[in-house]
Amino acid sequence: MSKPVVTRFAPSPTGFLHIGGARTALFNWLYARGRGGKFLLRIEDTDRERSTPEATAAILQGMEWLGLDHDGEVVSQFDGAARHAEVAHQLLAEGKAYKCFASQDEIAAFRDQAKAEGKSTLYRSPWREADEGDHPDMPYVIRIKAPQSGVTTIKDQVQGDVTISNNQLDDMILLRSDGTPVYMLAVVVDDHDMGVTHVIRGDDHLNNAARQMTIYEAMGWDIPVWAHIPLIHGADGKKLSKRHGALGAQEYQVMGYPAAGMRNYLARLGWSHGDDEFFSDAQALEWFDLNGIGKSPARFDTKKLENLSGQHIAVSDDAALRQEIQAYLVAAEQPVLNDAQSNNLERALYCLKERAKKLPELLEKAHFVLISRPVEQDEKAAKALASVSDGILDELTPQLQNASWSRDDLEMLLKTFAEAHDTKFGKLAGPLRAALAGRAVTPSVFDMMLVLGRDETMARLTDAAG
RNA sequence: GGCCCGUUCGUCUAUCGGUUAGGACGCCAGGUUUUCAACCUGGAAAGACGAGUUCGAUUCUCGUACGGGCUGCCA
Repeated sequence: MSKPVVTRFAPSPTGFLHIGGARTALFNWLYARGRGGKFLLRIEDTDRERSTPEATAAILQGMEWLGLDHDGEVVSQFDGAARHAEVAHQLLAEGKAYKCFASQDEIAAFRDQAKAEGKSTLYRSPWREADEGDHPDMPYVIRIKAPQSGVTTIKDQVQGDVTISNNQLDDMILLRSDGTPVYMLAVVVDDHDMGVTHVIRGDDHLNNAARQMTIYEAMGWDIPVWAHIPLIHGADGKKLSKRHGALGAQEYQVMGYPAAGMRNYLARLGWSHGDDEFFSDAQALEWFDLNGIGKSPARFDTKKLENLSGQHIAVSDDAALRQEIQAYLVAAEQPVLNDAQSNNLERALYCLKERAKKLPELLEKAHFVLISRPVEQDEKAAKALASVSDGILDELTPQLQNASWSRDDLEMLLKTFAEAHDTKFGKLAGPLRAALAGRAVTPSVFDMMLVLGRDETMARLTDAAG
């Protein structure tokens, strides 16, 4: 029996949840949830300068929209500072770490010189082997004693075995001179304390893993399973970042993509399960595995997102879709639908959801059922309406009075009516569409009649003929 | 500079030494059609480059090029 899986998403709250972070969170969520494990959320807020509560809120909101629910409380890394320091001091006491009194200026000067001479900028502290008696009364940082020979191999589930010479490792700082812990220490302690078994994160951390392993080893802790996933690049192939066209997850909600479509697209970006492209959450949960993750960076492709988005809208449950549309309107800062509109919308969803790629598009096509008489014509509709004489609509309306209100019968009736007037239904469709919806882009005329009902249909036609 | 990672159609990807290199999105052509969407048929489109290993390389190894990452008292 293997240990239950525990994964975590650990964003730093320095901005919104961008699309790359969202995918990392998704992968962690899928991996844990797909095997009955736990998915934890930890905010890496040890950088007090750059962390903001607004960013934390934005990240939480983004995750909520994507439906990535986490187990337990949100952990603040900063809150664990005392524990992190405790570990640093334990290492110090065990001789696995040491006090370094080199000043930042001193180190910076060393680096500048090394760089100028084209030499390694790896800083070797002279205090590593210093005698305690020689310690000055000055502020110091605590550095770990990293191994200086041999190699460290990161057994990565995505990248394979990555071996790094230990002489590339520096004695990284554990505790700053003000006594606060540094990220590299904090992640390791937190991941260990939280029982994280699988670390799935961006491959910008791949090299860090080697450094972090020295802490695991010094503490005698089990090393988690590593999975460093490639970053997402922008459409131009450049790294996607907050400064480079990366949008927050929430912006995609505002644009009207359904969360399910977003999850599907993001899951498929950098991960594959054979040729499966369009799948449900249940399938993703069942299929997701580390060995399906690709090693090269992927680019974000809006067209494909739209396609998947449309497919998900099409198969959405009506009631759920109705809810999601309201949530979308809130996110987009638009007025939500009142109960009557929302009810009508749900009744019309059957003929709406297969023709929209995004929620606003669906709403636009739902216009006919959201408005009440008199129907205002937009420019194109007005034109279509003008192309037919009022007489025809006047003539049609009475025939609807006793018509059987089913799709087939209405279709029959209108085709026959068109023929009787020496025209084709196609000629009639435009004006009818305009009369019923006031728009040129709508669901089928028959579906609109069905959804609107006989009375409303006749009233709108009469208005238009009027 | 040093170290690490990556490279299959425009894009996302399949392939785990032997395939006419498959699928999807997008694109082009045609069809259907009641607008939009959808749908049907067909088409163009890829193994970065160079060596090596092998009977045989997209697949394994090395080199080059290009891209990315790390190299902080940031995360």
